[in-house]
Amino acid sequence: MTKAPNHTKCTNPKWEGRADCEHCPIRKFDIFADVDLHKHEALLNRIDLYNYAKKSKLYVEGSPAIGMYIVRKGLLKLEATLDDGTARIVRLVRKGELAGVESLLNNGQCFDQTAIALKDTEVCRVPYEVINGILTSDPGFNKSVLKEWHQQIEASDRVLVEYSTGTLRQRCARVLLMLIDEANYEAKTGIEIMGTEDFAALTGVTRESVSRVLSEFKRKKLLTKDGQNKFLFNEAGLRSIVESNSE
Amino acid sequence: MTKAPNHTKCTNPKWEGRADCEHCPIRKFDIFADVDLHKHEALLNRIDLYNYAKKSKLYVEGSPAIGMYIVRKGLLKLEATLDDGTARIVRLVRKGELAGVESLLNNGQCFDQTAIALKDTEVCRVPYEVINGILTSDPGFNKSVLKEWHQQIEASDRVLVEYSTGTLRQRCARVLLMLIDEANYEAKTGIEIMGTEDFAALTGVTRESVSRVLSEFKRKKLLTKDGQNKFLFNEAGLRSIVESNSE
DNA sequence: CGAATCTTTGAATCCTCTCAAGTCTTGTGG
DNA sequence: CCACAAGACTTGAGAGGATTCAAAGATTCG
Repeated sequence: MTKAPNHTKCTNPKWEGRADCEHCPIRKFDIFADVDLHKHEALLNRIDLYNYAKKSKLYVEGSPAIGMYIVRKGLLKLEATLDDGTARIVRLVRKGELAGVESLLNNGQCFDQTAIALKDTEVCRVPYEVINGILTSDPGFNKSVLKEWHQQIEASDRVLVEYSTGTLRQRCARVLLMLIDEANYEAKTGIEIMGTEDFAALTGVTRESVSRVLSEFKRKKLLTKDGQNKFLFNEAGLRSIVESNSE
Repeated sequence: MTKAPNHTKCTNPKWEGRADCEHCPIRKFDIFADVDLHKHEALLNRIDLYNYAKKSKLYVEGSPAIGMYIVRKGLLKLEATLDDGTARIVRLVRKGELAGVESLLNNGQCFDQTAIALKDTEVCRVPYEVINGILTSDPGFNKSVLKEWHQQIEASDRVLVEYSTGTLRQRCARVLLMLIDEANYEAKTGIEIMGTEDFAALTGVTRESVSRVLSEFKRKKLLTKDGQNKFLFNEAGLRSIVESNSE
């Protein structure tokens, strides 16, 4: 309904320098886990580190896919714009995962979706030529690439099966549990939730319906306010929401 | 709710002989479009042609992924089983497309979903070693593989964006238009629709709701019965359903 | 032919949407 | 630094959809 002006420019990110793969804390979990850093030093030097503020766009659907992004910290959404102008989130990209894999297909490829940061997000920008270069000189790297693509398919399926199936209460609880999972990994006691609009685009309902469910969760003390958009959570309670009604 | 006994065995398909890639009418549209048939003759000889009757299972979620399937004729669904025993279709696999791509990851991989024929379906069964063999001796084949994986992601996104978004009327109309598209390609005047259960697993609603919408379409002459599960269609009318309410 | 399965339809209930107003936040300029 | 405007979130009420439970037609298959 609110016809969004979707072809706005991408926000300029903050450049944080060249990537330092050798000392990267998440490298062993990502696509470069098995590559020989010294052998490909020249190529890996072309990777830059950027910081995208919450709500800023990394790339826009239909623009030339000149490279892909590895999320080091934060959270991205990939959203498709529908014919009527509304958006639907088709995948979330978490730490260690990739956005814009379609850039690997060939040089003329365009991005399939628009990528937007849901939190302040740190990414490595990997030009097409880097992956392609490693691939040609190191055929075994192929397996790593496929593993990442497989992860993309799993992320898509998760949106469908977990966030778009069941009652709205269940879907919202599953989204929150995903955020809680991330927080637990980082030993944080609270989660930073996305706006109702994003919640809606992920679960396939209206903003108002999401707001009602989240209000209900707050009333039931499943969520407790702890700053702007920050909440303490009752993990067991949310888990029981997911399990209820499913028998 | 109806807890399906999901680990039933796969149906035995009808073996139709060795694949004859050289004379295959759809090869130029699939993963082998660019391979040198003579160079890889020994490997390609390991591909068998099978015919799976409607409703039969090609493979089951969690079983060892020893190879993948190319659809030559017909239609497959890939469905994930949810915690409560219900199924949700995460992808449809059409002519020229692949099922079971996860088998390429490594030898111990298991299938992520269960593959079932929605129509009588002819497939080529391609063992893991065939793709892997071509990949090692022919690095350029890599691009073809990625193209197929990209197609898988698109198919997943289509289920989410087209079949699980909008009013139920719109979703059902979009499923029908997809079937019509297939029929038009083959110059057929009618479509063979899937059962209400599958329609429901694809659109994320109940069987009854689907039945009501399809009955409405029949009353409005958007569909006209033409045999068992076969219907003549009013393409323009269905298209206007998709466009309605979306402004 | 008859049993099992699938589909259709009805009626009541529950859920989500829409429209609308009111509240809270955020960001900007004086 | 405050005030104001724009945007985001909450809440209510009524309408429209989808679900559930139930029962009656169709189909399919042995």
